[in-house]
Amino acid sequence: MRKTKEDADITKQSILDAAVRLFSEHGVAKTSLQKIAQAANVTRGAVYWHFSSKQEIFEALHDQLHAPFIQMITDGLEAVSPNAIEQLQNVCTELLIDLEQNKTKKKIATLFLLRCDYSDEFAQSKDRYNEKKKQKHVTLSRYFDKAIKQGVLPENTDSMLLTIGISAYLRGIAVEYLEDPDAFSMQANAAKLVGMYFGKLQTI
Amino acid sequence: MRKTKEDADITKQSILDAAVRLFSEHGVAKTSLQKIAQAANVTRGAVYWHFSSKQEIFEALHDQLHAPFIQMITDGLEAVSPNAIEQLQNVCTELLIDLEQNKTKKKIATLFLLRCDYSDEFAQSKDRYNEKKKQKHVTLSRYFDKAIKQGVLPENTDSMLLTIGISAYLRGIAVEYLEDPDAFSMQANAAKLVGMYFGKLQTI
DNA sequence: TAATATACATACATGAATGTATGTTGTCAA
DNA sequence: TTGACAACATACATTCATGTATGTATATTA
Repeated sequence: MRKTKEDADITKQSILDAAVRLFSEHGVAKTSLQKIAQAANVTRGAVYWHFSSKQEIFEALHDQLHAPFIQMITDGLEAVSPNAIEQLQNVCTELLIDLEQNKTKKKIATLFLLRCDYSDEFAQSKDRYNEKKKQKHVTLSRYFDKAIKQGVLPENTDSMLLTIGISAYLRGIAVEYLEDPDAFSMQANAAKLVGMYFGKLQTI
Repeated sequence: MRKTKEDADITKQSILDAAVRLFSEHGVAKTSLQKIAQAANVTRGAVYWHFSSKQEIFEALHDQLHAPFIQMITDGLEAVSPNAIEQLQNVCTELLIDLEQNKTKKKIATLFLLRCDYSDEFAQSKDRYNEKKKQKHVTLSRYFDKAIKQGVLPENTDSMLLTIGISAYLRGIAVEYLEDPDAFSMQANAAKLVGMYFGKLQTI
């Protein structure tokens, strides 16, 4: 029965993989450790060996998946560019289109945007989540500041508000899309939607 | 024990009231019929008499609370005004500020935006929800058409995209606010946030 | 190579939630 | 005024999920 360390890691990962699938399909609350174990072809014993509870699985997934998701944004903003706003537009657009084309990311986004709530036991996860969100906001607002220095945005721009706005907008688009993927196509509309936010409303 | 019809209606409503509170505080999934009954000062027997399951309670709330919420938007758009866009901005702004000031609406919005997911048994509720959303979209896009006729928006405006955009934006702002109400004040920022979407980005 | 710890599987005990069945009492209609 | 039914309360049976305790075989280490 006893496996090597590598085997154990594979087991652990397969448990996490099963969890993502079940969480995003049936919701976090409705998914029991029993079902996760079954889907991963192990017993609950194995699950309890690697994780102490469902929350711990949830948090592991949060770290493994959600953080890189945020990272993707910040990474995109590292690259140098003469027009910061144009660059940001592209990053946002790609992010949204990716949501449609990358099945894995779609599942992850569905899980964290639609299939979980952070009340009760998950309140602690929420704190960590809010922390990451703050970091994201700081990064984004610095980016708007950069745009101001480049002269792409006017001096008196409220970068904090722009940050809140773009975060909300992207999240809203993602949520509305994931909730009903047939409602509209990202491939066809993401660029326009993003463009609209960036001040082109009147001229589209 | 047996009550009059009016008493029964009061009981039913108190069950619904308790459900809203518990759902929004602890999430739909984590709230048992037992706890709802307790909070409403009745037994599970009463709950099962009025509702056949938790889903039925959820759907009753959905009709009673979520629909009027959407209605509030469409109502606001009925009034005549020379500038449709300006009017829409006001409606959106008021909607957001209301979210901060009206505790009841705050609870309702929290419940339906953050504390439930529409997977599994609730999939049927989702269908009805999507249906209402489509109606809202139709109303909104007609409104943009009106703005185009008024000359407030250019002829070639894609009202469908604008509709998707504003829906997503409002929802995003609401969700981000409800998730962490201390992050920013609606009273102070709602008008600016809404204004940003309507093409004022460059000049704020 | 014996001892130990690892990586699980199995078994058990418990509690919570659900659904239903069956009581109980007051109300209203005939 | 009495019977039937409405509006519950109470009791019961069952399922399910959780957590823990224990077993077990195999790497790993001394």
